[in-house]
Order: sequence, then structure tokens, then C-alpha cells
Amino acid sequence: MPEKTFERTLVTSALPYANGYIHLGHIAGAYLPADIFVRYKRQKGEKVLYVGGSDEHGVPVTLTALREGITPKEVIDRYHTANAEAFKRLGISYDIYGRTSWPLHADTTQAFFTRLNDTGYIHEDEMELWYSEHLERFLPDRYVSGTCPKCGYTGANGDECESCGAQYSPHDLVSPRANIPGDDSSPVLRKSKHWFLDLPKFKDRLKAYLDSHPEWRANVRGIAYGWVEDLRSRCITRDTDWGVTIPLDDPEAEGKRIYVWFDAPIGYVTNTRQWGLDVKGDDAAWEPWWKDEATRLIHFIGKDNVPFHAIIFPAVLAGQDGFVLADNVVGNEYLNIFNRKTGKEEKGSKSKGNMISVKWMLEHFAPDIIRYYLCANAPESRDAAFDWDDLLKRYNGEICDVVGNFIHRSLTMTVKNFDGQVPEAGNLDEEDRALLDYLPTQIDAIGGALEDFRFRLALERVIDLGRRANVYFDARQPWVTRKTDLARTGSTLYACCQVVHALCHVLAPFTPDAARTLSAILGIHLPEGGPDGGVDGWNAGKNLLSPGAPLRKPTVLFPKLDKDRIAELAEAHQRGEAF
RNA sequence: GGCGGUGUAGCUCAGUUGGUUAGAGCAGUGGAAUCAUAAUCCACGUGUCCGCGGUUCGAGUCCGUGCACCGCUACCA
Repeated sequence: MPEKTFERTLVTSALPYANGYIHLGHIAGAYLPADIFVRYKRQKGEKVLYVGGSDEHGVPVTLTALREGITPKEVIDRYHTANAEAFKRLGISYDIYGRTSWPLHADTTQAFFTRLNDTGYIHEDEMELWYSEHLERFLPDRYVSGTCPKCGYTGANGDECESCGAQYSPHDLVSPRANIPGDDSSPVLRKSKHWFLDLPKFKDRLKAYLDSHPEWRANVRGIAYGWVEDLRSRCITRDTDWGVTIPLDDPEAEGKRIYVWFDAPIGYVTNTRQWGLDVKGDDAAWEPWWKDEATRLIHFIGKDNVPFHAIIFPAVLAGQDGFVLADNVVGNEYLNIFNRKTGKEEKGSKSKGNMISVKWMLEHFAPDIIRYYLCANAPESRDAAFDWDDLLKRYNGEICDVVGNFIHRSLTMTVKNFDGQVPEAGNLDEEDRALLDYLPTQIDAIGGALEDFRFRLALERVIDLGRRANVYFDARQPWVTRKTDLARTGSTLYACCQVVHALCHVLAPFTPDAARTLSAILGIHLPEGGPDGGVDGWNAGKNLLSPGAPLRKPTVLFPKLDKDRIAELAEAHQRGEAF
């Protein structure tokens, strides 16, 4: 199969649900990897657009509003604003961060729905659902609890028992109770008409689609293949008043809305449309990003999201007119939390109080620190755990001591001994050349890992570059030759400056603040890139600084973390103050 | 129960299409160095590659099977 060539890359990160604050698990899974990838692509000068936004519909938002005595709109405004701010401060560099509550989104969603309906991919059916006569509203299964018909567990959900794992029809649940704010009445089953997406009709196309992507991660492929073998029609409407209205003339459609999971991924399209209007002033600017075969669409998600991005949304897109399907769905595992008291990893949960919000983290750490640790410890192929000691050890021991210190010792010595300029290369011997030859090789190795979505490995290779450079520095002993052979010292530091220059480029996707500071010290320009592309500022890292180029006095790029301070924060975290 | 992922050194991980004595970092021990953010460098590894069985001249890698952990199981978003 010939390698497909693409002209532009459209990257999405899962839309976080605007019913809570984003936490570190979200970042490590769906946002930071996407941002690193996007920054890398931009730096290469490729055309890349990064789209995200808040997912703002669905019943849980209405229940939060009910609980707090405010409107759903107030709920989503609060979380949308806070999350957009957290992303921005962390340097998650969206080209647009949209909202599914935008009127434009109703238009996109309805167009998708109508097209599927007109082409026979949507059918009606009647369902029996729990209904609270007390609140005069339908209740999703998760908001009805009762006694499990199999094991007698009293905290069972409407259709599933958490205790024994049994699944059953709502009819079988014993003593059902509503489980939402202000209502613990006994719900009754009531019939309601709904609309279903006919997934089985897409089976062959989905199968062929999955077959054409053997390069996807094992976890994503495994989950997707599990689904495609057993596709069922899926209900895409709900009994609620909070969501996109159903574009049908049926009176039964009133009081119902399109299911949040149907409209959320469509938000990627809406937000691309809005980006075109805002940035290009062109209501057709979005189309190439979704309809040109030469567009490479990539979704970054957590593993819980795989069925929606590898099966359901591709089906929805396949049912449209000429939309591209994702070329890759990058699904991460989960970031757990290491509990220092018990010595065990546990799932982050609000009730345990062990979550760490991005907002709290940013109050205590520079974005580069958070980005470094979450990438170095990303849950790419298995669950990982956030651990304070590990954060301290890895950030201090790797990026500070190995990379940061190499940069600092090189630049300090150069500035002091060579009048603030890159020294003359002089007579380079085999050892110098070996180091200089290694640079483009390693830059390619880092870029290759990024192209393969292996962000941990890519970052490790950055650190390896620092390690290799420290070995060189120690072997050449410029602090000794300085007193005996200034030309030799110049050659050594010339080579070291080239390493620093390469590091500046390869650090940029991971730790953009440090890279920016370093580029100013080196007097170089790291191109921003963007949707229109630009010059290749990634491979420019392979170029060499010219002798005589001025250098500014270096500053510490990665200040070390204080052990006692980390211990204090870990304590605060343990007390549940980190969310 | 069904399905999927993961399992390599004390810890975190890398191991391309099967190919010599299975690697790196961290931690530990000893040493060197003093340019640098007390940062660096060198030396030191008897690992049931989770177990069992199979294919093969050859298996960490492929196949089967069992175990452990994690997740999903369609109305959680």
C-alpha cells in the first residue's frame, strides 16, 4: 500500500464535559499529547489546525443546575470559562476552543441528523424508560437505583449492578428509587418514542475502515473490533430539554433533544466552522479541513472514548457527504493517583478527594514542569500513576540535572570565555564530529517518535541527547583546556553550543516556555506555524549556529523543585485540597 | 460471564520483520572531576523476559492455554 500523503492535519482533543473542572488525568490523556503533536507539526511548517471545546449538553448539567438552584447555562458558563482558562495557562494551544451551546452547533448537528435521516440511517422505536412523576421528568438509568435482582445489592443502578456486574432490563430492578437532587420517589416505567442510529448498516464500511488502519494502537483497535462485530442500533435522542432540538416535524420530538454523545463529536465540525468565520471571515473555510481527502484527521482521546471516535462518529461521518474519517484515533489509558499513605495506586475520584485539578496545579507549578512530568509519565500503553516523589525525582533528575544543567554549563562557559559569542569551530577532531553528526540523527529519532504518537519515548530521547552531551563535555574537559589551549576549548564549546541549539528546537513542543526563553538567549527565531503552514523550524534544529553569533547571558531554564515544598503540596493533596 | 489491553532488573521503561552472552535510566556501592542549577562523568547486573505447552535450527518476539492487574460491556459523560 503506497504511503498516503496529506496536505494538512486536523487535530481534535475530546471535548471535556462542562460539568466539572478538568484534572491532570484529562491532560495526560487527551490534551497534552495532542498539544505536543500539534506544536511539533506547526514547527515543521505543516498546515495544522487544532480544535477543541466544551461539551455542554446532557442531563448531568441539568442536575447540577437543579442541585445548585441555578440555570444550566450558568453551570456551563462556569466550567467552560474555567476550563478554557486552565488550558490556556497550561499552553494547550487550540486554534479554537468552542462550545456546543453555540447556535451554530445546533445547525451543524441538525444538518448531520437530517442527512442521516434522509438517507435511511435513522429509525424510530419506542422505549420503556424510568419516569419520575414527582418531577415530571424521565430519568436515565444511572439516576435510578434499587436492589439488584441477582445479588440483592441495594445500590444497584437502573440497568446494571456495580456489585456483581449483572445487567438486566429495567423491569427487573427491585424497589427502584429516583437518585437525583430533590427526588427519591419511586419512578415508574413509561413509554417514549426515540430515534436510533442504524449502526449495523455501517458494518462493512466500518470493518474495512478498521482493516485499513493496522497502525492504530492496540488498545484502540481491540476495543473498536470488539464493537464492530456486534453493532446495534443506538438511541441518539433523550427525554430532556437541555440539548439540540430534533429537526423533525413530529410532535413527539418536542420535549426531546439529541443525545449529547451524538452532538459532542460533531462539535469538532462546528468549532472548525466557527474558526473559519472568526479567523478567515469565510463561511466555507472549514470545508477543506473536513472534506478534502488530503486532510489527515486525528482524534486524541481517553480510552473510555474509543467507541465514539473509532465507531460511532466515523459512522456518522460516513453517512454525510464527502467527510474524511479519522486517520488515527490516539487513545490513552488512565492516569491514576499514587496514594502515599497506602502505597497503592488508585483511580482518581471526587468522592475519594484525591483528584488534582489543573487549576490547583497551575497555582503551584510552572506549565513546563507539569507538561514535563505528565508527558514523561503519560499512560500511553498502560495505566500510569501521578506520584509526588516521582514528579520530584524525574523533573529534577532528568530535565533539570541532565538537560538544563548541560545547557547552563555550556552557555555560561562560552559567554565567560568567548566574549558572549559562539566560538570558532577550529580543528574539529573525530570526537567533535561524532557529536555533531549525532545531532541530526537524534532530532530525526525524536521526530519519528512524535510521528508515531510515542510521546514518552520522544521525550526520553530528548533527555538522552542531554546525557550524550554531558559525556562529551566531561571527556573534553573545557575547564582544563581553557588554561592551556583556548582554541581547543573553543572547538569544544562550539560543539556544545550546537547541542544547545538542537535542544532548543526539540524542547519546544514539550516545554514551550523554556524553549522560548532559550531561543532568546541564542538569538534565534522559533517559527509559530499554524493552519496556513510556514517554514520548517524543526529541521532547522539541524542547522549550525555561526561562529561569532552573539549569545545572551543564560538564565536557569528549569529551576529545581524543592523537596520540602513538594512534601507540603503532597500533604495538601492528601487532605483533598488539590481539587 | 463476554470482550479488549497490559505483564521484561528493587522502581520506571526500551526491545524493529523471530537471530550471538536481553538493554537504558533511576535507586544502591565504589571512584573521578570541580565548568555548571550540589548539577556531571566512570566502574559494578546470577533478570524463571508472568506460568505451562507448541511451532522453529533458533522464541522476550509467533501460536495455544492458564494466571494476575486494568478497562469496556452499548442509558456515565
